[in-house]
Amino acid sequence: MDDKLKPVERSKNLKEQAYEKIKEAILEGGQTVAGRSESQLAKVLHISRTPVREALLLLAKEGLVKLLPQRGVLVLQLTQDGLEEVFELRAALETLTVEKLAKTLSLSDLKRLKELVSRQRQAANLKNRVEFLDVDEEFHLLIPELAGLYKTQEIIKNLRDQIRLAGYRALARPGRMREVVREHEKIIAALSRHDLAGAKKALLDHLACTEKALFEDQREDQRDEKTG
Amino acid sequence: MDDKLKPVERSKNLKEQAYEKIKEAILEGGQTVAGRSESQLAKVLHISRTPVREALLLLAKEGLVKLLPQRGVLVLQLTQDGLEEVFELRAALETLTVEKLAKTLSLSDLKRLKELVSRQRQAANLKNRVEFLDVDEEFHLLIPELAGLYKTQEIIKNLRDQIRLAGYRALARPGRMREVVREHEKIIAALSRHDLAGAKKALLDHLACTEKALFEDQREDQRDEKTG
DNA sequence: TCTGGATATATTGTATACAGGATACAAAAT
DNA sequence: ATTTTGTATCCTGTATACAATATATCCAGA
Repeated sequence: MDDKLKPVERSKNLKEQAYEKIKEAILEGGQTVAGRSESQLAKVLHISRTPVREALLLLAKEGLVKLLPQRGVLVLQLTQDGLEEVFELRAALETLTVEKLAKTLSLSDLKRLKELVSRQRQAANLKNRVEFLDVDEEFHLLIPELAGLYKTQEIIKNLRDQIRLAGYRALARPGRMREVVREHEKIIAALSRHDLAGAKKALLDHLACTEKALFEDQREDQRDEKTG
Repeated sequence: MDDKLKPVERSKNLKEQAYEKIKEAILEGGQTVAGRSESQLAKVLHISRTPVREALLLLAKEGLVKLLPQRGVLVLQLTQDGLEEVFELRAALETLTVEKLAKTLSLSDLKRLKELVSRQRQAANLKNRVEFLDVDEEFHLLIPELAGLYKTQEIIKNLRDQIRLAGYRALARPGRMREVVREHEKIIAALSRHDLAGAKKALLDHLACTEKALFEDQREDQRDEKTG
């Protein structure tokens, strides 16, 4: 058994807890934080303004919200241009990471990647979008990690946060989850062949499909609003 | 005459001022902030801890410092690996920006870029490293701006901050400033021809030279320390 | 001299206080 | 009815207070 003595669960400080709670709310659409003042958020969280303020400051730095004096928190939603830029950035950065990893991939690396895809396939079968997206995140962040590109990983994480909600919605499109699994498998196949060009192509295809799914989903949404 | 009533100068708040001052100090080596506590910094800046704390929080998020409880501010300096990753990232991101700009470059864009290079040549002639580096920053940030890639610009700015001091030192190498001017001219030439591949190549050459200059400078520095 | 522990000191995380300024709304004036 | 003014309220930026904890200091005893 695992009876190693672990450090006591040092409960995270209030600033970090506030950060996590608020971020969670934002990634789920942000209705609960939009327009709220610091004191209102503090009241809801049962803490003082100070840690709330610090959490908001970081979230603003990440580009998830804007703090409008006297007017509360503005939850940013990307414009069309912003969305496109995020995908261009992901393409540039994730290309970097798969190419680098393709050079050095070990068998244990491969195993970890395959394991994630397998978990993802299960989630797809169960139509469990939440689990699916979690594993998707793990997959896209494991690649830079295995490549030793930690700063890159941070940036990718932030970019994904900025499009997370839209991505989650797009996953509801019929067959999309299974498609993603297949696309990830192609990336892994190329990686395991140490095929730089193939890995790059598989990745770019995957991102292009993701972006397309996302845009089509949004178009349909807009039509629904008018029609409905 | 222009006697319209203009909005009053709304001076920046203390948090922003603290942020700028502390960042400045860090980019110049950080001796004055390293190991200081929040209250010490507050005392030096003649303000209270609160704005100092918030400034430090942002600087930590940018990766310029780490906040060690009870131990003060740790000014981060990049490891060899970190430096290499920054250059890989810059290569990936700045490639994105020059390629995009090469497609759309207007005459007025071109004029602005040329103007910067000309200012930079002057600074090189006067051996004014501070001015040179300022204009260099403007040049590398103008490209994403003209390309409409604002998020990318932010990231590039942050990456440059992380290597600013080393870059400044490397500029002292004989002939390096003139070299940079020539490299920038090549980028501009390719851009004005709408030559994507050429612009990419010129950029990557430039970054490779910059990285090399930086490494060689550091190596010499180490030797000097032993010898001296 | 070294060790352990008691006490003092400093630092951080968090709460609270407070002032200047912005917003909202109602009363007053046109 | 619309605009102006006055007032109450709220919000943010900043300072300060306070408790918990980590570090440093010092001293007694081996």
